Formats: sequence, structure tokens, C-alpha cells
Amino acid sequence: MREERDIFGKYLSRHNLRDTPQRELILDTFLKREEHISAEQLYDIIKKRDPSIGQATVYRNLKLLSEAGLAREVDFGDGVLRYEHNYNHPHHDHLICRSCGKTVEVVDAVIEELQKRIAEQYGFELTDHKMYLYGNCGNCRKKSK
Amino acid sequence: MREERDIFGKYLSRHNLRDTPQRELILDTFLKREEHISAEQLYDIIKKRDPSIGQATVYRNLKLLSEAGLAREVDFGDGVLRYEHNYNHPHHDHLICRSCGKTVEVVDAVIEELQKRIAEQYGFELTDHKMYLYGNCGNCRKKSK
DNA sequence: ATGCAAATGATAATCAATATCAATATAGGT
DNA sequence: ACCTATATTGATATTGATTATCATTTGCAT
Repeated sequence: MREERDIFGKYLSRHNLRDTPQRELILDTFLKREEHISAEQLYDIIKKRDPSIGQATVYRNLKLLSEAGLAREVDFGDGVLRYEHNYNHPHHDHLICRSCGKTVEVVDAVIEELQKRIAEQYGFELTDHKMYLYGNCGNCRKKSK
Repeated sequence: MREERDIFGKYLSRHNLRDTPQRELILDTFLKREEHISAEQLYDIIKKRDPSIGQATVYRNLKLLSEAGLAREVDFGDGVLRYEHNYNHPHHDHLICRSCGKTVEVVDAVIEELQKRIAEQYGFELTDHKMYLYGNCGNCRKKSK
């Protein structure tokens, strides 16, 4: 948390950007939450602490946190962009329940390696990827029986 | 092509839906194109044959084609939903060039198997997945040198 | 303290996609 | 062929997430 603040502070000064109370509030609130969060959701939470904050500011600064390497955008395909922690939070993919929305973070070294190989096969240099596994979680399967 | 028309026709009558010239035109035009296409792009093409067609009709019927199993939605994450053939066109994933947008369809049986296994590990029953590999294709890499 | 560029907040604008709704067209029965 | 019920269409308005605009405020280097 202190580290993240440092990184952000350095990113700001290195890019001639300014340190504002709104930015600090957004960073802190974002860091306190562990799950993926949308700009809208974060805005709702932040409004309680500072009712005068504008939602455009939240949108803007989540983008900024991504550029600074502290957040990462996640697109589950439901039309809403979410953000997750990027610092000390290595790459992973997502397993998502189609009926309750529960998500699990997963990684598989073999898959990662195969992806790289596939790309090379077609002359591509792989930069990144998105993999979303959709299904029904144990709970939901029980309920529907 | 005849087969697809048959399937569509049967789907329509089975669901108490009607056979309209617009639907036929949309299906035919969609089938003629091999690449992924957005509703907007398809609309632009179709307008040339039938300038009186409404774009809502194109949107509506691409959704319908998906439900009938003839099309499949693809979301590359750029905010536009695209459609690709689904009949006689088995599941595959996509390799996408970040700089020119070129796409290649890929499949890897091992990855597919691993995905299923990961899901099971977490008590999920896998229904489907999305995997997009992003990188730079051979051509673009040459150019940037 | 001062000045300038960056940031904010309110609001309007985008953009893809969907909803609404009156007018039209289709399919099945007569 | 004609009716009729209802699906479909096309035009348009609306939505919902996100971004752009812009006047005002603010951070910060000098």
C-alpha cells in the first residue's frame, strides 16, 4: 500500500502530473478492494467519502492507474470494464460462473507456453492474451437440481 | 448455403417466426462473407442491394442467426460485436495483430483439454470459453524495423 | 506570492446496441 | 383468393458505458 503510493507518486512527477486529494482517494479506495471493480462501482463507494467528486474523475484516474501499472483492465464481455490490482498481482485468467457471476483467478503454465508457441507458428510475436472460461459453479449446479 | 437456408427455414417455422425477404437477404449476405463482420458493416453492404432496409433489422437478425446456430458472436474487446459463421465452422480461437488487426483462427486440442480440467478443479462445469491471443504479425514486425 | 499548466466537476456528446411503436406483411385457416 | 391474428419492419427514441468539452479551480515550480 505504501509501495503503491510511492509508485504512483513517482509516476505522477515523472509525467508532470499533479498529486490531488481526489487521486489519492481513488488510489486508496481501489487498493482496499480485492475483487474486480468497475468505475461505476468505485464511484459509488468514493462518493460516500467525498460527495463532491465527479464520476468523470473516477473514470479518468482508473485509466491513469492502469497506465501507471497499478491497475489492469478486465473485460468479461458484459459491456462493463472492470479493474483489478496489477502490482504484486501477476497475470492470471478468469473462470466465471454464467449464473451467479462468481469469478476465480486461474493460471496454467502449460497453456501459457502453448499460446506462445501457437503465435510463433503463425509468425506472430505474442504480447498478451485474454482467456475467459465460462461455466457453472458448484453452488449453482446444486441449486438448479 | 442451401443447407444453411434449410436450417434457418426450419428454425423459423419451429419458432413461429416468419420468412421475410429482409431475413433472406441478411442470411445470404452474411454467408457470402468469410471474415468476421459487425452489424454495422453488414448493414452497409446490404443497403446497396436494398436501400430501404433498416439497420435495426440487421442487428435483430444477426442475433437471430446466432440463436439459430448459423452465426456466432465474437468480441475482440474493441467495443464492437462481430459475427462469424457457425455452421460447419467448428470452434476456434483468435490470434489478432495489435497493429494491423489481421486475425488468424487457431485451435489447440491440448489447451481445450486443459481448460476443461482447470474448470473441474474449481468445481465448475465448463460451457464455453473465449481466448484471444494478441501480438504483432510478421508483416508488421518487418515494417517497424 | 505569482503564473501557468494540469485537474476537476458538470454537462454534453459518442457510439453501439436495444426498445418503442405505428404501419406493413406473412402464414394459416376459410 | 380473402381474412385475420400476429410477427416484422423501419424510423426513431432511448439506454448505458464511456469520453470529450470547457469554465473554474488547484497544484507546484519559480
